[in-house]
Amino acid sequence: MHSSPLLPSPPENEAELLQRAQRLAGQTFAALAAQLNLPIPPNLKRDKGWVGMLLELHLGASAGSKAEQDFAHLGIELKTIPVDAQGKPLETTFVCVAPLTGNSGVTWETSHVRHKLARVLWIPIEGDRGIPLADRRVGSPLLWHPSEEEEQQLREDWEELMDMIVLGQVERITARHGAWLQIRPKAANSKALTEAIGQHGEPIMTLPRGFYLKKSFTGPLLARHFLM
DNA sequence: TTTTGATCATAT
DNA sequence: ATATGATCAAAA
Repeated sequence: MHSSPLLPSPPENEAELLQRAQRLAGQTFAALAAQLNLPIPPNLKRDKGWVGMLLELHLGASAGSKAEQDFAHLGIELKTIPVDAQGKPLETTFVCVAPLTGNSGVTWETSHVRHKLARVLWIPIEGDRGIPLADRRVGSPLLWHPSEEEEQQLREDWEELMDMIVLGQVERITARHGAWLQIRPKAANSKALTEAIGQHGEPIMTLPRGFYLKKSFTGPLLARHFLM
């Protein structure tokens, strides 16, 4: 037996999306799950993307989607971000997979990172593990786009990291590189491998990586929102 | 306590 | 294996 939840259709425009997001603010995960007849996992250990999917469903994002923005017709990407009681991020934010091959001619202007971060609807969520998942609440949404200064720094980080990838130094990249963007593993486990460029230009197999936004970037971004 | 590297589920 | 959604947890 399965339920027949009433799923929201994609929002017609930006105002409708924001209205829906603001309507979710203050609600508990239990309440949102109940509205869709979804079971609540005991914790996020084996359901790390559960909250993100829950909000996607409520906002009418294309579930199980392709490599695109969540609301492609609006040019908006949805990101849930776990925060503590002070509103500070508890985790970094995954942006997209880092391309390790086929990068000749790729520029910041055409990069997936720039596209994904062009417009982001940030939705803070309570992430304190001391709060039962069902009791955690959704915060107030923030529709953001990078300022010229922000984009410039993101671009510098991206270019530094992509240079290392293209020059066959992917295995020398650590999470310490980049001011706001970092590259870290993004894989099922440490045995998963993907093709990359070795230090002598030869093909090598290495751990898949992803671009992430550091907390030192998202923290102030959210703080401006809540202090205003 | 914070950060970095590792990992989990699902769909294609 | 790659894409989506991320958080976990060992190490610093």
